[in-house]
Amino acid sequence: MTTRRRYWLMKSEPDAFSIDDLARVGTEPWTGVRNYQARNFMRNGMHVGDGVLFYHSNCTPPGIVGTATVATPAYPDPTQFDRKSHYFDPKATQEEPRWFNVDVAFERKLSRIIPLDEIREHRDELGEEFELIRRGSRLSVLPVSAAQWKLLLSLE
DNA sequence: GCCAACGTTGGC
DNA sequence: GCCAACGTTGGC
Repeated sequence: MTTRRRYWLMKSEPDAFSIDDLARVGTEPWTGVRNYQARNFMRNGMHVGDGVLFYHSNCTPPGIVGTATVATPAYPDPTQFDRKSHYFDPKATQEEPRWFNVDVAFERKLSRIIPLDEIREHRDELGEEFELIRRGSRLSVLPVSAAQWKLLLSLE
């Protein structure tokens, strides 16, 4: 049985890790996600080869800046066990890890940023339920439909 | 199980 | 830097 390729959007603050950083390193473990919904998307939804829209948040302007692919299945985020890490979680154990991450591989940098305010102009086509532009939504990992993927990249 | 307090996210 | 929106924690 084959599963159709899925699509995702992943946010990163460029001050911490930008699309240029990903281009440089090639592949990056997407550690540090500490939100259950985002974790569940990575752990339960992602498969190797899925498409990722790389989004810059908390910057001017915020928007989609590149594409990547899911490079590994989800595995326990090692930073949850590291006492020295900012992401250390004292309630996580090796037997029962709380947090998971995938590795993300650089695909390409867009020729221009697709800014959030421009994405909002297409709310009608993207749908009310699109998490990126839902009021108050702060999800850092979210699903994108094939139609949304196509539309968003057509804006480039 | 409720909910106040607190911490975080992320646009502006 | 501000702050609205949201998620989590922990006392009760």
